Amino acid sequence: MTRREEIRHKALKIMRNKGFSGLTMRGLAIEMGMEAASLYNHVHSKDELLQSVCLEIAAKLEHAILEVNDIYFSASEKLAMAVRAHVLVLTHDMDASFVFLHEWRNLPQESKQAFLERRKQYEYEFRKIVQLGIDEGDFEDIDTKYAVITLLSAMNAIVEWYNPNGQLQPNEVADRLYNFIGKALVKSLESRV
Amino acid sequence: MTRREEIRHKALKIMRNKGFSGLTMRGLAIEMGMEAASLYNHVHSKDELLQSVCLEIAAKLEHAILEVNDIYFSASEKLAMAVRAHVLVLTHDMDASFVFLHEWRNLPQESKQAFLERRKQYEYEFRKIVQLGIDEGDFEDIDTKYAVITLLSAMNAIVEWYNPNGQLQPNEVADRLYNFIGKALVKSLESRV
DNA sequence: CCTACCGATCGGTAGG
DNA sequence: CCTACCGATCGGTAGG
Repeated sequence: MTRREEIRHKALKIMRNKGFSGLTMRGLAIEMGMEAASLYNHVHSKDELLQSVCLEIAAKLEHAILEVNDIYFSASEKLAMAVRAHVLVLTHDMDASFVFLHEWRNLPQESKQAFLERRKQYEYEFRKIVQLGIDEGDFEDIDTKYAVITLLSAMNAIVEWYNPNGQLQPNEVADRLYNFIGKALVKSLESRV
Repeated sequence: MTRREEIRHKALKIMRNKGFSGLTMRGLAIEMGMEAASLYNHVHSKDELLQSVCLEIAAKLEHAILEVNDIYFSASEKLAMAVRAHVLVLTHDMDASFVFLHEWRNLPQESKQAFLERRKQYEYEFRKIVQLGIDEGDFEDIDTKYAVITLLSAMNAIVEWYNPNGQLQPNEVADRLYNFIGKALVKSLESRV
């Protein structure tokens, strides 16, 4: 682990526990065993620490959903794989994911705008899947916007309870979530035309 | 509206937009058209502003779920009414609900501990409903803890998108959400024993 | 409700 | 990586 990675790692732990405003360069320096001023040899600013984390996770999620939407054809297959990809990204680095989901509001103005635009795009990719399922007659005919926000919120909740050191594997979490979410979206047999 | 209520109202708007750390007594004073020092004639401290909001919403939610669990008998009826009550509380004051859901982490240590304990109790009331549904054979046999967190996250997402001034009434939001969540939890006809 | 102010802490820089 | 330090801002108080 490079010095910069060490700093990032400790900064994430602090942000997860105390929020972005609870992260101070002096507090971070103590964790690193150095003076606050010395941090600036590895990091440009406090903002940059948050920014890099948010951008990294966003990029991973975008890459995953685009790939899913490119490879698979049926809506239910796309949905299953999109849920899996989302869960795998979040579970891969719980601290980073937690900060990504909770602290993006503290991004500086311009970055925040860009972030929201990218999130909107990500949601749109999910909406395309849901709309496809509706068009094909496999999914319930619901409002795609609110369905996707609800669906993403349910998925994102894993950063509140998932323990990467526990028995449950990320793949199993994905299966459970798809099972749960799928039932809400996918039409049951007797209701199909 | 009393002066204190005005302050609370403006403080909530600021906290919603800029978070608890983005709320400064000086910024709040400007919104109120007074000096920062004058705020202390109506409010004990910045912490107290956050604390009172979190306690109020928590009390409303607790009261609602206890009533629901007291009155109704079947699990699906309890669940429907619990979802409705939760949605009605959140939609009644969107700013307060938003702050309640996002900024409780900024509560001072002791209050935060107490808050988490109450939230755990609230989740437990929901778990009882889900467990009852499972025992009665109406609900899918799933892990109640994760199901409830997922369910609550899906409901809480309404503070992200619901517009109280729009066409959609709180009752309709509740119906939609129960419809969505119910499908995930309640066994479909063909799978019942 | 205001003037005047305090002690503390913040992110960050200069210079070595 | 450290010493020394700056300007800004914070929550809050005294006294009227």
